[in-house]
Amino acid sequence: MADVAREAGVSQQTVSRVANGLSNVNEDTRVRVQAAMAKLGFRPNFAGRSLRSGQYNSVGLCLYDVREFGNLATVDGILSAAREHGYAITMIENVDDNLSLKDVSHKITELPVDGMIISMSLMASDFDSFKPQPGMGTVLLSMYEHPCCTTVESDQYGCSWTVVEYLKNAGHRNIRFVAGPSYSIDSNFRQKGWEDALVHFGLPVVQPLAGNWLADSGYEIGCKLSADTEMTAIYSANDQMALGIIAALQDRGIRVPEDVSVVGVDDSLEGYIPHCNLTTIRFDLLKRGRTAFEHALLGRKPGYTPEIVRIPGRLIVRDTVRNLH
Amino acid sequence: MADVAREAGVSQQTVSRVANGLSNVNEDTRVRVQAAMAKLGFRPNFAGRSLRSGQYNSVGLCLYDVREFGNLATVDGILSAAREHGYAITMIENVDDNLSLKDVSHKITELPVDGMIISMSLMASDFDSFKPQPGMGTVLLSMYEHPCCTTVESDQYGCSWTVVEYLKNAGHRNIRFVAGPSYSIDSNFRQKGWEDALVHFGLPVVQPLAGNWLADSGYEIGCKLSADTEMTAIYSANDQMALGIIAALQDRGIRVPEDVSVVGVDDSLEGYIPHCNLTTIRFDLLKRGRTAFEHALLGRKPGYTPEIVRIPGRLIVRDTVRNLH
DNA sequence: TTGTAGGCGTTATCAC
DNA sequence: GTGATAACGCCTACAA
Repeated sequence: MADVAREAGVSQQTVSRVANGLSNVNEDTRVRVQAAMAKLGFRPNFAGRSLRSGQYNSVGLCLYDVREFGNLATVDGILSAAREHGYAITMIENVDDNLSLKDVSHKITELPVDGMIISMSLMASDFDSFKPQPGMGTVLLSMYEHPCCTTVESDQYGCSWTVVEYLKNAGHRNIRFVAGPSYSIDSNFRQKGWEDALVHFGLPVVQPLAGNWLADSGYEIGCKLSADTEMTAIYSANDQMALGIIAALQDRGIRVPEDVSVVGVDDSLEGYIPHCNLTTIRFDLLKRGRTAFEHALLGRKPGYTPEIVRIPGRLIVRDTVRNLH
Repeated sequence: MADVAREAGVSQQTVSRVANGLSNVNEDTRVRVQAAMAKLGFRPNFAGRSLRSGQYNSVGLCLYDVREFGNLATVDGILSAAREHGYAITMIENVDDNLSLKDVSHKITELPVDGMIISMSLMASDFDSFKPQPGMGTVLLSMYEHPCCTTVESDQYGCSWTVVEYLKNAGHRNIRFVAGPSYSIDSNFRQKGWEDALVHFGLPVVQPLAGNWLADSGYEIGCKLSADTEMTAIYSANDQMALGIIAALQDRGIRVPEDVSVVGVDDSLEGYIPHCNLTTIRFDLLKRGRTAFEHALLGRKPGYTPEIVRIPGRLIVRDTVRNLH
């Protein structure tokens, strides 16, 4: 900036005014300064600006696993909300299973950020006792509620109620659940929702089998389930396993949905397989990201009180459920 | 930092030494300072540090579309390389189709970054004339070569040679190609590679049909292709369309691979469908990201000369190709 | 309209 | 081993 000032024969302050588009600059001077800027390839220095303003215009993001379903679209939502606010996203990887929320939060605090969004797929050891950095809007992507931080998550519990109620209304009474891995928080909440809904509607609860999210594990479970002559519907904790289950049933001569209905979660197969006809739950993951970002910004303000945001899923009705009435 | 100094009864300089773990500090003093730090919740200020050092320890990233296949795993690779170097990633969204490389590069330069990685899915209008910011390692994720910037990309051209040569060796002569959308650079390079390889091996070239990457468009194309009695193999520009093609052929009584062999690209179906048996090309997308990051760092150094990095794909042999010999 | 002074938080350098 | 000083680039406040 000093160089530009010298080149244009003005003070640094005038250069600063031009750089920020302030109005109180003579038109001739402005042109001269802009010429000097262009000539020297001037770009305002981020550190100087931030040091002065105390702001970074960026929000930190730490995801436990970028590849996990849902995180991708969430990043998309965060980025788009950030762009609208003139913000960037500063991202770091968390590979350490044992890292506490405090550690992660400290790491992010050392980056140029005004707030942070943290997703920890496993339960952090210090989840409940964690205190966010003062003045830092801190948002957790989590189904667990937190005393001091806003938590945002797709409603992994409510989606099961939606499914069970839909199946019950279609006349189903024996509704099996196929779970994901036992360490998965999402799977656990989906299972709890299924169980609670069954109990609420007075339907029988049978201990669920668990897979590993992948289609092949769904196939294996489908083979086992095919022996069950009571069930009329299967609710799978994700779409991939649902696909495997359907294949296994069909290989055994059990028709879907004529003999058994199947419902998945995520709506992750569209475009991947031809004539995708799986009834499933779709979450608004863009909104998940956008909401998290908005709260990370709001959270800086003094009067802010943390919220619990659960973004509902929508049932996408396709052809894998039969109405028994 | 001044507060910590006062609390511990030492100078700021000593606090700085402790914060940076320098050795020339008395053990007693160190303990006292650390206690003060903990008490006041001291975190070093990013802006101050950067202003001093002229470094940010972050690399800028601008992807045209995070959701595009390959970008996700690439982000993963970039993040993991970044973490190993103690770097963060500063990300912005680019939604503007008409944005020039210069515009994007300027935007990123205003962020706290020491280098940048840019992916523009469409051809930038100023691609060839673009000059990177001096002192900024600038890496383009692109199949097009650039005079001044390192370009990194999965080898979208070579993968087709691999496929064609493999099919030729299995005795196939009539090998159709199914393209993606015409604006897709990846699809164009895959097609060019297929064509060049066919010509090289003296095999007949038939004008390819184009889909939209999705499985259903593959199904439609499969229906049309099923009329072709000459072909013994189909090479699809991605796996989803390949799946649609296979479904269409089978619906018409054409067996895969007994009657027609099918090969895809991306290896994107594993886990998504049960008993995935599609022969395909797998790219090392983590490496794509890691390499891009490494070069963005190296590119800052004065002696650095830009490189053209093409990361080869690997043929994943499964069951959808028949050996005609 | 333009210029000057000062300070944001950090650390390199030199003096003690 | 520790402290004082200055400087990184920018912008607010004030003076001219």
